[in-house]
Amino acid sequence: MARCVIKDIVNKENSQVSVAGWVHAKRVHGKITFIDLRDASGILQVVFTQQNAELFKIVDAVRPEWVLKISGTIQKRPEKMKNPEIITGDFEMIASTLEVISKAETPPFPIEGSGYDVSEDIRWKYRYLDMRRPRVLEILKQRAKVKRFIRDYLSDRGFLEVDTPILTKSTPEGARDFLVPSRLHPGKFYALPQSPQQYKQLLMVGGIEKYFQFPRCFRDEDLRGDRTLEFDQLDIEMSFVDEADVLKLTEELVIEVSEKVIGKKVQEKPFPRMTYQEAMKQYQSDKPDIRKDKNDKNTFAYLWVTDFPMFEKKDDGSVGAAHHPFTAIHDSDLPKLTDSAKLFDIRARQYDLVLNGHEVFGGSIRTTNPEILTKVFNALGYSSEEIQVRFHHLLEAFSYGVPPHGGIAAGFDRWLMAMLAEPSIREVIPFPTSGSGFTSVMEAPSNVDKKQLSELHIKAV
RNA sequence: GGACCCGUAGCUUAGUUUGGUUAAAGCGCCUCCCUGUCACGGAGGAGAUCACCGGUUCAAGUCCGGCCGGGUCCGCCA
Repeated sequence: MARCVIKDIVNKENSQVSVAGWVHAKRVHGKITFIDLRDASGILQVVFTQQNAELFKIVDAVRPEWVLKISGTIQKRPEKMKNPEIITGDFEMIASTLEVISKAETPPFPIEGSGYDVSEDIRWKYRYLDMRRPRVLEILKQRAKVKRFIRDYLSDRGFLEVDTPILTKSTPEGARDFLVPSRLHPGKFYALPQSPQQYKQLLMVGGIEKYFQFPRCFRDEDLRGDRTLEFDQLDIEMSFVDEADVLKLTEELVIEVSEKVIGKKVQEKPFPRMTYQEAMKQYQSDKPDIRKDKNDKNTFAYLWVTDFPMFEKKDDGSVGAAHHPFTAIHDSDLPKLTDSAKLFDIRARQYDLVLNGHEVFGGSIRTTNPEILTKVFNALGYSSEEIQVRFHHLLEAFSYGVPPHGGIAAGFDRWLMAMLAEPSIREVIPFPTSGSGFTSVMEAPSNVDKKQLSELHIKAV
């Protein structure tokens, strides 16, 4: 008999069906035994009685987390015995046959419950067991649902989903790169992308006009509750736009996701906006939490923060880019570019979207004018040689006809964490890494064969 | 790179302040009883090199040093 997924048994009253899944719980009452069988769609109570003595003997040996195939008749439960906690709670199966597909060791931690009280190292080591708990499965479902919605939403509006490389070029400015040694080119390295920033700008030169992607990004920096080594972005770039266009698109998308997909309320629409200056003055933060009720998990407080400073003073006193050098600056601040006393007053056309105090999106209009770019590079102290080495590919591309463009990117995992009110980014990542950077289940980084090292022209330590 | 907290049975924790016989509990696990439970219930039982290495001491889960692992924060994250 073909397998019926558990949530569909509600339409199978009085018919004979077959279900398969894991033993979620077993309750033995002498002459009657209940098994809660769990599959990806839900949980079903299966009843075994002594009327089928042979089957009753078989079920005696069954333990939690065994994989079973059970067939039987779906019946409506007596009124007093319904269970509103599960989707099949008005029904139960009277078992007629049982096949043990796979026995199971006792799990190292309870599958039942939220799992928040189990230490993370053991949850990630056995993440494949941890995700059997309905709470984690629900997060994975929500993650997929949001991604799918955004894909459809942007595709329907003429955006092209384009994949950019994972093996790319090191960019020493910014976060520390993950490096990949080249076998074919001794002593040279690829880097994993920190973001597809330059590629998406090249796509604009390439005439794509409206681009999006969910790129995997990598940053070799210390981890935090809302930061991890690899993460997904929602990356968007558009040609022939200004701030208003990017903010409008983002805001409409974010409202749809928050209200329609996640099903929560948005505190204020349209999203309030404040400049970086105002945020710092009023909240001493560039990502203020403006929730009226911080205990209300059903309302999202989004806030645009705009006009970030273009430059910042680094520890050694030198001038650094607060974001990246291709961020455009306000026209009225252009004269300050050549006045070193006023550099730190220059406002970038940079905007962040803040949700409940988390920076969830960030973007800007880009500078495409070579004269202004040169002045920005000069302000950052780059020599002409450095400019050529680091950015020639983008500058050369711009020389072949570049549309004005701008865009935005979300830290997708962090946004999801904030929307689902999860306590850490690791809860919304299928296979998260620990705080010291060990991966789930597989426990990388690990040692490798000497042969592998020598092929990569690396000496063993 | 720095600060703080944590590591005791499969899981979650108590015990560490003030060193002292056989390390305690709940859940889980095993055995038995139980026909309507749904985290079923009842009775009994097994289960711990107290993360690891070293030091102090007659004696260390407890004090000291180191180290590994987990968490939070600062630095860092253009």
